[in-house]
Amino acid sequence: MEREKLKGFFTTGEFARLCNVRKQTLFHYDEIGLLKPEVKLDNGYRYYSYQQFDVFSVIELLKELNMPLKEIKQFLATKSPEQFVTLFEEKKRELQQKMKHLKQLERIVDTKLAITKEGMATDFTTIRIQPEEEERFFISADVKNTDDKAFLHAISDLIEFVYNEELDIGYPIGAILQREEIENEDYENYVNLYTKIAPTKRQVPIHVKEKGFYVVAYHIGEESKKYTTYERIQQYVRDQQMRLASDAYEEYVFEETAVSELENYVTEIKIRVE
Amino acid sequence: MEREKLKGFFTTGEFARLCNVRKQTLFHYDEIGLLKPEVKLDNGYRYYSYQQFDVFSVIELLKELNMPLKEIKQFLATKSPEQFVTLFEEKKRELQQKMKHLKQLERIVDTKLAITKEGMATDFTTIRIQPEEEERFFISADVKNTDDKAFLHAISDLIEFVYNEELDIGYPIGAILQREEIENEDYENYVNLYTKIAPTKRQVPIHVKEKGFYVVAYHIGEESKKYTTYERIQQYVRDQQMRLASDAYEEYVFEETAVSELENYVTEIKIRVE
DNA sequence: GCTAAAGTATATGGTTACCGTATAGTCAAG
DNA sequence: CTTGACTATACGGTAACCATATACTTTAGC
Repeated sequence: MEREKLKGFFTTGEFARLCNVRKQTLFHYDEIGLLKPEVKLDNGYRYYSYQQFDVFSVIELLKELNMPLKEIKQFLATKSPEQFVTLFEEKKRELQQKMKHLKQLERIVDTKLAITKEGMATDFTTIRIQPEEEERFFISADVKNTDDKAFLHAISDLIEFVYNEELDIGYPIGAILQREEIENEDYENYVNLYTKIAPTKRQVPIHVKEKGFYVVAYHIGEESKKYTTYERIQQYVRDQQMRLASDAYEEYVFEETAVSELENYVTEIKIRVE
Repeated sequence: MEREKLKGFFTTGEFARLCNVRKQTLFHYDEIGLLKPEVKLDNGYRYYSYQQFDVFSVIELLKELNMPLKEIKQFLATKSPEQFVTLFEEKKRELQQKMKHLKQLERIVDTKLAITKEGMATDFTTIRIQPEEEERFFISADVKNTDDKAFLHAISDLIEFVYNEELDIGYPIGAILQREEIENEDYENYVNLYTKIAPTKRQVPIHVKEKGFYVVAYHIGEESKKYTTYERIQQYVRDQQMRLASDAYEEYVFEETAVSELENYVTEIKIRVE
């Protein structure tokens, strides 16, 4: 094709700038046969028409809708209006699904931010007493006195349910230890795992954490030495002339592990006092 | 570590199922040091605690927020509450941006669907006359009698503006050919390029396509033979005892190129008649 | 008309976040 | 004590490019 006919064509660089991609990308599309320049001269130079921008933007659209280039090529090569409608209606559903998902992620981010900001004002080394509102926790099956297998199963069920029903709000998984177990000094024999979930119409097992004053302490480091923290709590409560009045709520404080060793997990322990 | 201590740990397979990923992924995270199992036995077996699920879900979250694993690792290794808040507030903005973007994509999909569905009821081989409502087009600079460079520049500006202002609704780029040029038989000398955009408060150059009856024809194939279609239109209009009463609106009908050769572009041509 | 800067081409290797498959060791149930 | 289900490592492959090197073309200024 002679030079004359090149009026009104974009070079690869120009077209790339127009499409907001690198030249490389257009080379790539040419190579895999996804979008070939309308004109290719003997010297190898590529020339694109402005109409090809519309084609490019459809490719971009489908790419953003998570369609692999191979499939886009396949689709463009064999497309019919019917297929087009089928595909785009499917993609529209996916889009709506994705937006819903992003909203959920936003909610999770909000939760994490709120927890962290609260944590920033917190001293993990000292024990304190603070008022708490009533909270409703989504709980696992009863795991008291069960074996490991049942324990893991209960956690799995909890996590799976929250995942399947898309109820995750980014709240950590906590564990409930009954008051009698604290008295028995059996700090591993939880009765339930719990977390907070998004509002749902579904009937779910709920545990109500009562409104009241709570003693709050943090256990840092090895799980096996958790008893030391419980002993400190009990000492502290006695010193305050109070007594433990509820189960213990343990939450793994992810956001605050300033030191990034696995050994330095921080667990928050809360128990209502009277 | 002895077998005894493995109570309450998940194997790689179990943990992978819990996290809805493949074992491979966990191997990978271990390898790059992103998420190491809490316990690794001499036989190489990995064991994860349920608390690690919370870590995993933060990794997943950041991954879904387009953070590379390297950066996630970096972040987890050095994180402080302040950094955490900074990052997550940034990510929240990104999320909102992304949701806005998805809404725009949805709008584009809607446009494409509407155009295609309309096209499905259309016979491209015959010329017809149909009523049309008033339409307001966003137009490029005047390109009449300009050289190629100015023409391409005008298109680029149009596309760039629509891109930068996020006004794209998936409507193709059309071209306006003045009536006198049709009479001059100069079918390439457009006066403006145009497209439809989302509503905006910005002051933009607009061309109003009048309400009225329009002759509609389709040119299939080589651009250079477009004159044949214009001749058919003029013949048809004469046969109907009418005359051309507006500029011509040309739109590239991407969705209908059933045959996928570059040579088989379809262009819709619309002109008002009286 | 000529040179230099800017643009075009191909080729090759690298990247990310895994997936697939092969091979081999390990564990748990009957 | 076997068998099936698991675990491990290792190596190659994938998508959709990006980076870089090298070489050729075009174009703008003098």
